[in-house]
Amino acid sequence: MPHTRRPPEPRYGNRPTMKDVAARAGVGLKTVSRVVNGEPGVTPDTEKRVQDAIDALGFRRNDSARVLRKGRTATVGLILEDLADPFYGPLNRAVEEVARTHGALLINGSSAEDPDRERELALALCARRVDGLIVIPAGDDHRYLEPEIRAGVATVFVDRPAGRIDADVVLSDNFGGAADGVAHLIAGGHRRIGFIGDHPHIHTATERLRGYRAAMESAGLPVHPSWVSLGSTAPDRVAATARAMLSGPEPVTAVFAGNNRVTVTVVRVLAARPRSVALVGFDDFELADLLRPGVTVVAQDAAALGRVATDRLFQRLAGAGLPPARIELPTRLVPRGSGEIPPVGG
Amino acid sequence: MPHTRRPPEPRYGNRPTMKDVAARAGVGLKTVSRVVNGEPGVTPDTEKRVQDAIDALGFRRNDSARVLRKGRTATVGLILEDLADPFYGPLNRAVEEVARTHGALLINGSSAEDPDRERELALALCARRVDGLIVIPAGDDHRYLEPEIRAGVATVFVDRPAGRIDADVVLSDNFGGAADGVAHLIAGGHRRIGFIGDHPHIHTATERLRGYRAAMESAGLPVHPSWVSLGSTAPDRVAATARAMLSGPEPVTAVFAGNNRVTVTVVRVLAARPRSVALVGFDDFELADLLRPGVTVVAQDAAALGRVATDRLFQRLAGAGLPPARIELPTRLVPRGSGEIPPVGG
DNA sequence: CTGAAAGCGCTTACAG
DNA sequence: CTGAAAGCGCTTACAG
Repeated sequence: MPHTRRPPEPRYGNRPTMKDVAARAGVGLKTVSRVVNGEPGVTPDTEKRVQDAIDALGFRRNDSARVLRKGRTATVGLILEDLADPFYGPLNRAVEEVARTHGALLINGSSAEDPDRERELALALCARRVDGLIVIPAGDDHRYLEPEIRAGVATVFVDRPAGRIDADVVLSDNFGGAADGVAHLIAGGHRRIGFIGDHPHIHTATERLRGYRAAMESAGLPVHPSWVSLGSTAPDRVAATARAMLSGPEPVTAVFAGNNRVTVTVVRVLAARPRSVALVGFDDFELADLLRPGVTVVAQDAAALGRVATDRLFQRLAGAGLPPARIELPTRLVPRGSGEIPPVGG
Repeated sequence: MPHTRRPPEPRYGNRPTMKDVAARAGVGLKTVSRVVNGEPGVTPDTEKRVQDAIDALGFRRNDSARVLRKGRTATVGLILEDLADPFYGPLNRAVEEVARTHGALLINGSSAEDPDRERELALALCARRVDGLIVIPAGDDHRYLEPEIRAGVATVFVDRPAGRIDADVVLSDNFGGAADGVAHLIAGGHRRIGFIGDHPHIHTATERLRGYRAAMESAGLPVHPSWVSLGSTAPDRVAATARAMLSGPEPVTAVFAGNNRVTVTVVRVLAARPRSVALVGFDDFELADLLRPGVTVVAQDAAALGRVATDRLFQRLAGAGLPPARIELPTRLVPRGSGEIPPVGG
């Protein structure tokens, strides 16, 4: 027995190709392509022969090959902090829906708030040649994406601006929303209001703090340093911070929570205390209305963030030579009870 | 000026290819490939020349082309009901993490509970030649996937079994979990217990109902027909059903809610009533412990469902010739107050 | 250590 | 109406 070349590993599980279909139907490759893609110019008779061969072989076009030739993958990449975080669910779904109307699929992944992982994931998606990329940034230096953007990857940042590059960003009016929430507490008679937020390197945290300060200032209210705290949103830290603000010589009568993780922890702290303290939180969350009292929040429209960002992405892909823009979406104050508690002992 | 052929549309935004790198570095294509893939057998000097060309041109390997040649896409598809539903968040993330350890990316999409959309999406993913597919089924006929599975797409169903084909499925012990929850109510003294669940064509709904009936029967308790209701989980229907069970000649003293949507609506109904009614819900949800009373639930481990399913998928891809299996994960009863309310007027 | 040729499964740009 | 040839950007299986 002569030594013969080993047959190559079965690829794609030995699926039939257009070549196989062509051979079986006794036609050329291009004719199969025409039938598969519904292009005109094939006699009904030929078409039937091809269709029969397709059915008999169980052929399904390999879009992976198609894409290579076409130059566009009809794929959008989405990088967020954590697929498990309910805040991103509606955003994720909104991105999917818009992509779907453009015939594109969604590849997504979590950065786990790790800038290195974000970078690794983003570049892997670029290597797969996603047509566009939507990024909720974890890092604050996105220069690594500059060559990709220049090479044509339509990129839109969401929730926080890109770091050190000029790129599209869609975000909520964090400053205005926080200012509204704090003004709501002030209108209710509060004068000593605490602010507990996320790490100061996070854009949304500092913007919301800025809104808090602006509202206090325009009401002519002083801000005692002990009333403001940025840092980890770990329950331990937030709970300790909240307790400290509620005791001591200048206890606050109301708390503004900088995001939903903070809000939930503050709710737990307040539930364990006798005295009524007012609370307004940034970000809405499920069942906020079922708690007693219901939790007053400044709500962002997460789905709209995703929708607007993806629309922008496809506008870019359509060839509009758009300059990078900052698109800000309004927030909405939702009074439910906790923010309407009057100051006690104030 | 002579008529020349129009240059082709810029593909992938005119990115440099290995060929460009080879030309610039003055080496062969294969040498570039070696450097890019870190293969041995390149002199440091040659390697540097190639690396310089890569950097100068901003080359990034086109994995889309690589994949075509290699035969595996290193991609897993995940189809669930709704990316926005918080129940699927942890599952989604768990699938991503396991895929990540195998170097695979995640394409996902929502079926929107529409069997046609599920099918369309699944076949689109197969056309992209995902290596494997994880499906939370919306439809109950999956014969359309049979050719794909035979062709080598590793497929695992989650949460509900596939319809009309024999395939791997990973699900929670719906029967046992519901039986535990109902037994817990019975142990607390309840004898008239209602069951409100999802549509009867949904596997989990009927399994949980079966668990309810089994628990009632083994306690020797009769089940009045008006105590059981399967159907839409729309708030209107669920609320009306709950109110009906709580009034009339044989009012229930406890309700077992068949899933988290039902539970939340029942909580709303009970909150508006003076009399205390016990409640146990299937599925845990965020903040269930913050409600007053805390909501007692039968918790599924959604992350474990995703993890086990994805592990199974990669076992298949590794070539283990596994027969289709049904893997059942245990549930856990979490008492928080609502399930420990004693029967009133019983 | 290095590279030319063939091929992955399609589409493109033709010509007949 | 139909199809052969070239090519998308890589990797494979060689040979030198």
